[in-house]
Amino acid sequence: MTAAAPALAGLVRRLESIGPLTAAEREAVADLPAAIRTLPPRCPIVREGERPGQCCVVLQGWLCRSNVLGSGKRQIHSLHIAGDMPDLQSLHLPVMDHNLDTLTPALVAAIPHEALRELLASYPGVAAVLWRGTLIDAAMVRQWMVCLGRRAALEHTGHLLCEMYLRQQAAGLAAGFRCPLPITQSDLGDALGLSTVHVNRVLQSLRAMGLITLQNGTLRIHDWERLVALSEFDPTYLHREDAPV
Amino acid sequence: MTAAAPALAGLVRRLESIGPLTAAEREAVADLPAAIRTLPPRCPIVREGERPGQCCVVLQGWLCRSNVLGSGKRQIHSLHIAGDMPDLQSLHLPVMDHNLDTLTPALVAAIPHEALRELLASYPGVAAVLWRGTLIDAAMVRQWMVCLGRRAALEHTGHLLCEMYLRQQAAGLAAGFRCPLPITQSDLGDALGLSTVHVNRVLQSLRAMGLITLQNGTLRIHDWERLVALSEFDPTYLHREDAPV
DNA sequence: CGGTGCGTTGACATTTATCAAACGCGGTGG
DNA sequence: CCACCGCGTTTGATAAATGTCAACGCACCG
Repeated sequence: MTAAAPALAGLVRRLESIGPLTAAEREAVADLPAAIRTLPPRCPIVREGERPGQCCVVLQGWLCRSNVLGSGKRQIHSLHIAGDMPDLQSLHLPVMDHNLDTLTPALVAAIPHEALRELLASYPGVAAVLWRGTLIDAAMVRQWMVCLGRRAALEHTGHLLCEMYLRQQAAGLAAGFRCPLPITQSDLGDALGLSTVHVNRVLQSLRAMGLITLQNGTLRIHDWERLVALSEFDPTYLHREDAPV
Repeated sequence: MTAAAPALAGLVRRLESIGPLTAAEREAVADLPAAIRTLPPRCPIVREGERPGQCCVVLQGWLCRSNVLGSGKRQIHSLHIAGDMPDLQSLHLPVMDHNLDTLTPALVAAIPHEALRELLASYPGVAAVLWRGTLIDAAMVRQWMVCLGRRAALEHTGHLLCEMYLRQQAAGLAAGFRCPLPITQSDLGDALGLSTVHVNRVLQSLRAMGLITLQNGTLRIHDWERLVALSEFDPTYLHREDAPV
């Protein structure tokens, strides 16, 4: 059940990118009990309405949070990569108001709420960092919302690509304007609030403009400056202390 | 500068609706130093890019958080009523990534960050409640986003009306399926991601269905059940412990 | 070798935006 | 007291963006 030491190294790294930890705090986080699971793609982790007793940490692969409407339409509100804790909110809000699923094959660690609560009680510094983390998460959702409500499909898609590149770069998963984007156009549509067909056309259009290519789950950004300009992408909302790009 | 005792009573009430406070915590919150200001409608409070040194509490009136794009289009991500602390995040994320404005004439209290930090350090229970509050706030934004991305204008608008009624009811500002809705159709459009013209048509359509009327800044919901059904409104995301409605 | 899932394309339908104008109403100054 | 003005609402005509439906190709896999 309890993981070997290096399993939560990615989490420690992520938290330190959000705020400072003391050596004792680092160690306490790394020593959290974590049950590691390998999951297939499109696999439910937690469902709306449930009351989970643990939080999960992404070790590998992509996860998403979403809601599904009666019509079957799905809106993804966030994409999660290694280092993220997508359902940390369940620690304070017992009933899930959305779903958490894998998009790709994934490796996740489950940490019992109880262990987290003990950690937070003993190390208020960790609590502060996690709080800050949930605020950044919320800021990303708000920005996503602005794109959904007020940007055209082209700009919106470009904005998402910029965000996912920068986030992966910060996590050490990308460099050189090249990063994994291992999800289908249909999932992308659920994230962007667009139909699959339209996503396809928008991507082609971005490619025709010489801005990106997207092949075999790899995104290549050929002209970062123009893509940023087109999407009016301003990384402030990621609240990174170091300078992005 | 420092407010008379009852000024922050609404804040205490709101926090207690989010989580339990001890008598000492209640008192400490009520004793926070607060500079009260009266503001006109459409008045900026904090701008994107700024580093505010205080958080504001709404005492009266409506505020909104928004981003404005280069094209001049505005997306409102949340509406705030008495008891809300719309910019609490500035305590942990120094640079604002959005704007905070009044929509109506408003009374707001400004609380210095320093005083809040001292409060949180002395009363971890208050910190926990505020954290939970920011998580609920994030949950509302996510739901708003689902509406924006995947619901048609009619359902979306209905959903917003349901939310604003319930939130005001919880704050003791509404009852009997009647509540203030003191904002223009143009602001409503910026919240819903729709044009003013379309908002107008949607509202007429909701009225024609016998679901609501909206006159002189007052919303009347004539058929709560049907409005909830139409909008697939599920109040889980408000995370109220008492049963709504 | 035949599925199955994903990407692509075309034709067409629908929703929503945009533009322009008129209306109503409360406030204000002559 | 009345005319005018500004703001918000309402209406109609038209345009643009995006969705839906249907079909096809292509690669991977059993």
